[in-house]
Amino acid sequence: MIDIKLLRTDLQRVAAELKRKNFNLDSALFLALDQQRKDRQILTELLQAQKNKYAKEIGKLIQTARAEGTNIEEHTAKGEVLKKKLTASENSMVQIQNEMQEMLEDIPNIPHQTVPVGSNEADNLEISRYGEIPKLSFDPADHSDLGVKLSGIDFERAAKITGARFTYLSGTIAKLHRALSNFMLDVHTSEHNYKEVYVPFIVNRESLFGTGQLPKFEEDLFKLEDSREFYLIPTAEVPVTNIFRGEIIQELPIKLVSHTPCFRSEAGSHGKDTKGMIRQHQFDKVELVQFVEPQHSWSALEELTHHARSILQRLELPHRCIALCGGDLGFASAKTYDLEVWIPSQSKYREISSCSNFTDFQARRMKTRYRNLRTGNLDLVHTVNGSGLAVGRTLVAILENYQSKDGSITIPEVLRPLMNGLEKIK
RNA sequence: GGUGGGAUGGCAGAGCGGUUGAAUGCACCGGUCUUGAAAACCGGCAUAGGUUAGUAGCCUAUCUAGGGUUCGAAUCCCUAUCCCACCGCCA
Repeated sequence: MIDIKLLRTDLQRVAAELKRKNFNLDSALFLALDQQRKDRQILTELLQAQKNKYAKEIGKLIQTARAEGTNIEEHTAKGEVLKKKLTASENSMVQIQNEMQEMLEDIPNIPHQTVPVGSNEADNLEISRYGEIPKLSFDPADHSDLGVKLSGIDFERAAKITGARFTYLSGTIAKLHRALSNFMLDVHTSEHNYKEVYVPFIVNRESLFGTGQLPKFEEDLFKLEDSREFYLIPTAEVPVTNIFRGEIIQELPIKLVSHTPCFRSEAGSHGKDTKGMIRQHQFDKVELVQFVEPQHSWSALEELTHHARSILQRLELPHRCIALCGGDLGFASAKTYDLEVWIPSQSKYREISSCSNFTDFQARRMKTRYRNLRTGNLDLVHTVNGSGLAVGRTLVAILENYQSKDGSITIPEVLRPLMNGLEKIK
């Protein structure tokens, strides 16, 4: 949620900045609603003040009336009339406040000045590249063919067990998958100073509201058949960020890392990436989350992106970093870097991590604050997060980039200690 | 699943129909004292919204959340959520 004060003081500027995100702010509607809100609030508070004053006065009158045994009805009757007027006024105020709240909840975060201008994916800006694209003497096989041949990936069985867009891994490939998440966790905890957390994979509505998935993006989520409105997490960002919902953090920064499965309905992506394990309903991800003071969130984004990249570097996977343009930016993000890894079978870079600064957008929805020692105020924290990395796609990248002509896979050096020294999967 | 007990400011913890936005302690901030520090003492210290030129004053809301009773609710009643204890069941 953006700050409503910003809309009140600088409506035209905010509207212009949101345009860069392809969002049309209905300024006229906002002004009209806010004026109505103001009128109704002033009236309501006036009536409340009257009621409070009257209740105080009448208390004494009633007490003396009772002591003297006289009638108290003339006193209470006036209170009743006041109360009726007040209730009506309160209702109309609450109604308009709810309308404004709904409007506010649907407004995306304001993009940072450094976000490239553009309306879609094509306008994203490449920031840097790393690694040589491997020149193979043969046509690279795709990861699903490789995995199936090695008897380590079986999509048919996954489809039998559940359905499309699920994966069944076995043997060395399953172990490699586990080694990857362990490797990532180890690097981030022991070298980048993140604290490992294990969190629920089912969350409630409030948590999804806090990070911005709800109410706007319900169709992307798997919802449980349960009166408590539970959902499977689409990313660890949701449970991890919400650890501090409604809390006042004593000491910043806080850096957390968590390995979780992620569940996405992939509604609206029919026909996209139907082969292989690029786009699944369930995948593992190691997520980095930072809670920082506002003045540090931009450097935190650079740092966190660097932490995610270091995994790709250690695995020696060719990749690039791009800055998403305004039109491609997520709802809650003020700026996002995507890390894309080279996928030989597609001759393309594909997203493997997304690192964003949400500024105070999520913190405002979550009411996560800290004590600003300079001003003495309670201020909203900033949240920054990113994948470090998507485990399933990392497995894909390794299978494809480390393949040999005979279909065997060389295991990256850094993973061998986690694979009992194994060098090659045949 | 059953039965009890809870949820109050940054934290701990009083209050249990009107004078309580809320005692007290801790923490924090300012001051006195001191060569300096500690201790002691004095003072300050909730959040959000409205009004306003105003971080001044005034007004409103907020004691887990939502309903209700009452002229008046932190305080009484109902519901939900979470926590704690004991019993039953169980990875």
